[in-house]
Amino acid sequence: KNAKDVVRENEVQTVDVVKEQKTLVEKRVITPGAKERKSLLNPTDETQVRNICGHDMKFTNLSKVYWPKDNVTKRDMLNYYYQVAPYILPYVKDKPQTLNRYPNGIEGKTFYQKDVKGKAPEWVKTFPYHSYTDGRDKEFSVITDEASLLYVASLGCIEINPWSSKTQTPDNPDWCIIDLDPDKNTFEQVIEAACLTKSLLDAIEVPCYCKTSGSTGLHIYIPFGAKYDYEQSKEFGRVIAKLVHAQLPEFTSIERKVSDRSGKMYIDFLQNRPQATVAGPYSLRPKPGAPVSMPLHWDEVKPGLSIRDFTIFNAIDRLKEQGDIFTGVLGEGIDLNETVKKIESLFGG
DNA sequence: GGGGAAG
DNA sequence: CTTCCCCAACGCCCG
DNA sequence: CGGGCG
Ligand SMILES: [Mn+2]
Ligand SMILES: [Mn+2]
Repeated sequence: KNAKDVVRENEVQTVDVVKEQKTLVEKRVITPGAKERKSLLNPTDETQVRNICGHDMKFTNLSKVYWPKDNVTKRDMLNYYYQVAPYILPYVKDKPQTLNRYPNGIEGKTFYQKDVKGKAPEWVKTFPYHSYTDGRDKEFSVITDEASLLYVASLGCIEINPWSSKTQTPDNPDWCIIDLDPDKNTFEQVIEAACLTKSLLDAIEVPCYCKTSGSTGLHIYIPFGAKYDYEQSKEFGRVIAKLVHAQLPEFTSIERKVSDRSGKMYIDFLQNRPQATVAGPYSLRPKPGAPVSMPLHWDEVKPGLSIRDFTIFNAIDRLKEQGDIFTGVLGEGIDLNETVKKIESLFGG
């Protein structure tokens, strides 16, 4: 049996299963605290102080234009993260952050910051680590609530880049990420690769959820429920990436070196390593249009889908209509032993 | 973006 | 008080 | 070891 046929057969089965479940499962998820939030910052004052979670927080440079082509300011960005906080927090709460800072907007100089030791307010939780680069003990910042989310945003972090694991179980990711990074590809090819990944995972009865990256690609998340370590997540990602690549060799690649990819889409599974990150769900991106990494229904992942359709201007409206459709990634993790057995029986290991 | 030194 | 300057990642992988 | 990579 070749892998494609196996996927086809199982596609039919799983489609039926999903249809039956749909009427039961399609209840809209209620996100606590998300109803009718007022705006956090007024449209005029350049500096404003707000008490959030008991902390007096000062927000500065609020009229600084972060997205010049779209005339979106730092104030707009902070108001967005305030509004989206109830939706984004379940995915970032208690996760150490890689800060990707744009203090002068998306066209200004940018830098990464991991260590916030002695720099963040004392109420911002941190996670200690040792840097082998310079032999010093340092601390990641951790988002724990609305205040710490807004704190990192106020530093110019347009993107929210959380670890896949929480401080409680730092070695055990909540999910495995398949990151589709197109190069000289059409977006239809990205969609095709995502749908093939979905079919393949359906065939081995592994749940998966898709979102736009907000940039050019798509992210597929598989719930791991902190049951395994990063090495296991990465190796599972590698197996899936190889299977997808084997079926779409014409336009995908799993080569790490860019020049070895010859313009093909990179199926990036290496973000499933300790401390590696991608922009989380509902994160803004430092790109023209002020796009948002937006969770999708699988039936939206088809030609016609456009990443630029999901932006700071409409993300909250979509959330109010649809609710949070990404909660599945927070569900119970897959059974890796069972899954590996299914892969072996269907695809010959 | 923020802190500290210099002007 | 304003202006200037400086600082703000990391670890794996491969040749 | 240095450079590429995301
Ligand atoms: Mn990507
Ligand atoms: Mn990537």
